[in-house]
Amino acid sequence: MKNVTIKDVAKAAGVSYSTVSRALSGSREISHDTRERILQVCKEMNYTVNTVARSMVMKSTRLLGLILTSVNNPFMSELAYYIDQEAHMRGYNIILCNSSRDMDQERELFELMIGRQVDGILLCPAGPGSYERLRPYLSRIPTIFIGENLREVPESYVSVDNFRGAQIGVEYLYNLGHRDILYFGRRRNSTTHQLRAEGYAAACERLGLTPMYCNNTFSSTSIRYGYDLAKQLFSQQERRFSAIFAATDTNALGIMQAAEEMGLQIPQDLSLLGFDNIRDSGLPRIELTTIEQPKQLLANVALDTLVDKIQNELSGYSHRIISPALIERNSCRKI
Amino acid sequence: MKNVTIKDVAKAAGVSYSTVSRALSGSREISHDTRERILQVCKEMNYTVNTVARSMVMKSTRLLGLILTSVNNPFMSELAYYIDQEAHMRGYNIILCNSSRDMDQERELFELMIGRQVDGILLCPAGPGSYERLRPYLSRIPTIFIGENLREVPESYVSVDNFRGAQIGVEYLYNLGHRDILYFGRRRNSTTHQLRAEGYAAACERLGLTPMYCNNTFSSTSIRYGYDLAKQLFSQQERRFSAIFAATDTNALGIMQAAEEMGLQIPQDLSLLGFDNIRDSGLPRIELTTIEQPKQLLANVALDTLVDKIQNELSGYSHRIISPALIERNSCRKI
DNA sequence: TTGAAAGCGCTAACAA
DNA sequence: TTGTTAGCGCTTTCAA
Repeated sequence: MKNVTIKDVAKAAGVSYSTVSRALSGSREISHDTRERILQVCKEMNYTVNTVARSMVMKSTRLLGLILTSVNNPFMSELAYYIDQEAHMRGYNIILCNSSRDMDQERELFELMIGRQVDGILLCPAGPGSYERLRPYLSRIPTIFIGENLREVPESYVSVDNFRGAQIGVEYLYNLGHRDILYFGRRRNSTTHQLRAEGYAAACERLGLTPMYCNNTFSSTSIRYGYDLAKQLFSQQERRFSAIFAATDTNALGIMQAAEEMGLQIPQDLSLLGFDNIRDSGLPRIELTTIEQPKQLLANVALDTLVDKIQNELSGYSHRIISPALIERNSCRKI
Repeated sequence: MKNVTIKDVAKAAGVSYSTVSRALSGSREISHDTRERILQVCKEMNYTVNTVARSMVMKSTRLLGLILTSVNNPFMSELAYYIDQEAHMRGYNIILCNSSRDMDQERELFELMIGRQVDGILLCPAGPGSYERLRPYLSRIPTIFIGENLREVPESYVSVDNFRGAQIGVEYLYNLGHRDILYFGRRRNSTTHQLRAEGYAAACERLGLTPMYCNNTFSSTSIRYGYDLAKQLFSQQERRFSAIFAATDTNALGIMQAAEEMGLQIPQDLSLLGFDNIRDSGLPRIELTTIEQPKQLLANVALDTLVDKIQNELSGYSHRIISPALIERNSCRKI
C-alpha cells in the first residue's frame, strides 16, 4: 500500500526529483522531452501527488470548511450540494461539519478547521450569537456567513433579502384578495426572522392591513412545532384570517398537517404561503406556494466572495443580498 | 494572519520545540510543571496545531472521503448526516464529494481523495459498474461501499437486506388482504434493485400470488419518472392490482401525484407501499407506508468496518447486511 | 534546462 | 526529563 513518491519517479526516470516536480506542476523551465518522459513514468508507476505535502509548502490546502447546523435538513442539503459543486469548479474540496445548532460545537469546529489549515470557512451560523462568539477566529481565517443576514456587522455574508421576500408574499396574498393575513412563527432570536417579520409589517402598513402574529416562542423551525402551534391556533373559537404566511416552509408543513386533522382544507378554507422553497414544498399533494431562497445562486455568490477574500487577503468585508422570488403552486386561492 | 508554530511557542517558553510537541501530544515523558507552563503559553499565544504537518509525519490525516451520488437527495443527505456524526465521534472529518452518478467523475474523485491522503473512503456507488471501474484503486485505499449490495464481490460493503425487505413488504400487503400486488419500478442495472425484485418474486411464489411488474427501463429513481410511468399505467383500461409496491419512495411519490390527478384515492382505491423511508415519506398528507433502510445503523456499521480496516490494514473484506423494518403509516388499507 | 539544497511544521528516535 | 536531529513529500530558490 506504500505510495510511490516523487523520488521513486525521479530514480526510475533518471532525473533529480526537482525535475519531476517541475514536470508535474507544468512549469515551463523544462524541456518538452523530459516532461513527456517523466509523465510517462509517472503513469506507469501509478504516481499520485501527495496533496498534503504540497499543501505544506504552498501554505494552501485548497480545502474549505463547510459548517452547517445539519445536512439533514432539506434547505441545507440542497445548499451543500451547490456549494460542493461551485467549490469543485474552483478546484476546492469541502470538509463537511454539523454544528447541530450548538454554539460550543460550532466554536470547536472552527478551531478544528483552522488546525486543518482550510483556506476558508463557509458558515451557516448556529444562532444569532454566532458572530460574537466566533469573532476571535474571524481575523485568523477567511470566513463567510451564509443564509443569515448579519445587518451592520463588519463581516462578509451572503443572504437572501428577507425583508423584501416577506413583502412579496404579502403583496401576493393581497392581490389574491386577502385582507386578513396572519404571520405565523415570528421569532426574535434571528435577524433573518426579524427581517421577515419586519417586511410583513411594512407591507401591511403600506397596504392598510392590520398585522396579526402567531409567535414562535420556542424558536424551533421543525414541522412538529408548526403542527403544535397550528393545532392550538385552529382550536380557538373564531378565525379572523383568510391566509397564513408561515415564516418557514417547515412551519407551513406542520400547519398543513394540523389543518388536515381539523378538517380545514387548503387552499379552499385557508390559504397558506411558505418561505424558503425547500424540496419538500414541491412534492405532490403538498404543492406549497412559497418564497424561494435561490440556493444555487447563494452558493455561487458565497464562493465568489470567499475565494476573492482568500486570494486577495482582503481585510474588508462584503454584504451580498440575493433577491427572493415567488414560487406559485397550489396552496393559495383567490377570494 | 500568520499562524504561530510550535517553534514560536518553544522560544516563548524557553524550551526546545520537541518539548512543546510532547506537552501537546500528552506524552508522559515530560514533567508536570513544564507541561502546564507550555500549555499556558500555547493558550496565550493562541496556538493551534497544524494538522497538515502532523498528518505528514504521522502518515494519517484522520480524514475520510465520502463520495455520494448527490447530497441533494433525501436518502443520501440523511446518511451523510449520520456518517459525519459517527466519523466525528471517532476523531475523523469528512471530505464530501458528489459523483452525480457519473462514473468518470467518480473515478476522478477517487484519485483526488487518494492524493489528499484520506485514511479511507466511504462510497455510495454511482452504478453497478463502479466496483469494476474502481478496482485498481481499491488496493491502494481502504474503501467501503454503502447502500449497494455487491453480492459475491470481494470488497467490503454494508447494505440493507433488500431481498428480505421486499418479502416483508409483500407479506404485509398479503396480510392486509391484497392478492394482486404490482411491483413498480423494477430495474436490471442495480444489484440492490435486482434483490428487491427477487424478494418480491420469492414472496409471491411462497404465498401463491402471481407476480406483476411495471418495469423502470430508464433506471431513474426520480419522482418525475414515477409520475410518468404511473400516468401511463393508470390510463390502461382495467386495473388488475389492488396494491402497488414501489421500488423506491421517490417512485412512490410520483405514483401518488399521478393517482391524485387521475382521481385515484390512496389508500381507498389503491394501496401504496414504498422502500427506503426517506424523510419526505413521513410528511403530513403523504404518510407513505414503507420499508425502512436504517440510515443511522448503516452509518454506524460503515464506520466501524472502515475504521477497522484502516487500523488493522486488513486485506480481507466483510459484507454486512442490515435488517430493514416496516414503517406503517397511512398509504395501505385492509381489504 | 537541470540539480542541489533549504525549508514548510511537525513527530520520534536517539543522546545527553 | 529534555534537547538534538532526521525526515515526512513536496516546491522553490540558487548555482551550475
